[in-house]
Amino acid sequence: MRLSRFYLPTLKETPGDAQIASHRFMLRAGMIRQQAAGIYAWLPLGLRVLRKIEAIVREEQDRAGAVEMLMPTIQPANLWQESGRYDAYGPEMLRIEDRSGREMLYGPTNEEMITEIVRAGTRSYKQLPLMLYHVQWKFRDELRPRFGVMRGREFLMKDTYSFDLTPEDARRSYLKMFVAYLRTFERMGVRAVPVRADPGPIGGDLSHEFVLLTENGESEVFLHKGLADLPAPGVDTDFGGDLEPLFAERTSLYARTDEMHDEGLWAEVGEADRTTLKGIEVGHIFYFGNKYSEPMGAKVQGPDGQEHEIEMGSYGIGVSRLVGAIIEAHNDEAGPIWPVPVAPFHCGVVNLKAGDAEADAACEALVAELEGQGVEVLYDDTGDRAGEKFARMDLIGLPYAVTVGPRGLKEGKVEVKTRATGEKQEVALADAASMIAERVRDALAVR
RNA sequence: CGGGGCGUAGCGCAGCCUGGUAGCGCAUCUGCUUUGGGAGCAGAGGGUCGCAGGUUCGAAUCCUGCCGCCCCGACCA
Repeated sequence: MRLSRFYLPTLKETPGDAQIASHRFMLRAGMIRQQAAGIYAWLPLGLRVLRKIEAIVREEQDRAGAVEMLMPTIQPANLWQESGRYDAYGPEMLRIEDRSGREMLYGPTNEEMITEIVRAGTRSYKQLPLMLYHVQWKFRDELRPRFGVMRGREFLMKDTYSFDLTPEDARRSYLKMFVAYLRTFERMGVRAVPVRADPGPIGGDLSHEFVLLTENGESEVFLHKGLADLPAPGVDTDFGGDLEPLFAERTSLYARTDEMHDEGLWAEVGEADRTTLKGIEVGHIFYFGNKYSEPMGAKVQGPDGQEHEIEMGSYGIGVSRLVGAIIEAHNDEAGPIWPVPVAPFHCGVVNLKAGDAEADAACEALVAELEGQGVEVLYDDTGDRAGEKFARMDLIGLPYAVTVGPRGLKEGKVEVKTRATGEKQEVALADAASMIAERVRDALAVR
């Protein structure tokens, strides 16, 4: 992509509204533009990150056996009246009327609708287990939106719903999602630890929040140090096999947010193993049994010939929130530092003398070679000044940037900068593309 | 929803107290000079001063109402 044809309205100064790093950088780097409190337009650069995150989420959902579908943003109120939540849900739910006066709402979540859909198409236990998911925009009319996309009113969320015959089967579905979540966040270059969450009226141990540990998260996390260092389960994990040992390994050590914190249990953790950090919730999974299937009459016939209410669970990932959360985890004074798998482009190519025949030719050949090797390139072919180009590259945070200028070209060299470390190396023009392509491929490899 | 604050050019701000018809920096456009970390000089364009009433000869400025946005708290993917 040539920068001269892209739309990248960067800002030199920080808009007054933005307080935290991710919000500031997303506005300054031309990723988003606010349209109302907690409602943002996604500009081309921001959208590319959003799509990368979505893609990883989808791959890992599919790997775990979930099947993608898509439900609408607007829902009829009667579904919610069936479950009883139409009155229970407060003013956070955006209620609207269509032209004929029918009550509708902009969905804050989709349990009712998915229950209706599965109820309509499922008769036998032989159709279970079933996991369905979609990635869709939601709206919650928060009293106080803040932190940019991390707590918007409109947000993109992946939500999965599981359907099983028995609580035991539902637990297996839950564990699949648990493992899928560990892998999903790890692949984005961040580590989210599962912490015990309030299981609600069902009780038990089947409710976890996945918390991304950062310096200035929204909630406090009390954690056994061992948890933060555990790598995600590998790609060879058998989702059809026994996931209990894996689950036990991740949940036996103490991990709670402030609201679930238990001083007594915390005291039992060895002093040396305790750590308290800030975290951002990026995922939440829970099992809720027949909470919706019962009032909505979603049943299947079991092997015993009887009708059974379907056992359900739901599993969310805050996709748009993750864009901000990842920046919170990876940034410096100059801007975000994107992990390769979620970077809007893998590599920037900076032409220091756009319009010069030699520089243009060298850049174009380099870009073609990089793209030929699967590297996504943002080619800065503008006539802007060098300093501006460098600052902009740092601000948008691409993992690699190649600087091509007349000075280096005299010796057939270019400069490759690694954003994360700030390291700059002189490389032969002929070698640059394959060197970067190799690093990018390595970073994208699914393990 | 309690407490605080802010709406003036695309962005960051001054002007308001003490009314006299709008200004600075950045960005944008033109020209010249520059050119390896957000350049210099000269010139130019761009604003119903959030909206609506009111007071006044005259309102960005004073008064009233409304709207929007931000921060702290409570609440939440």
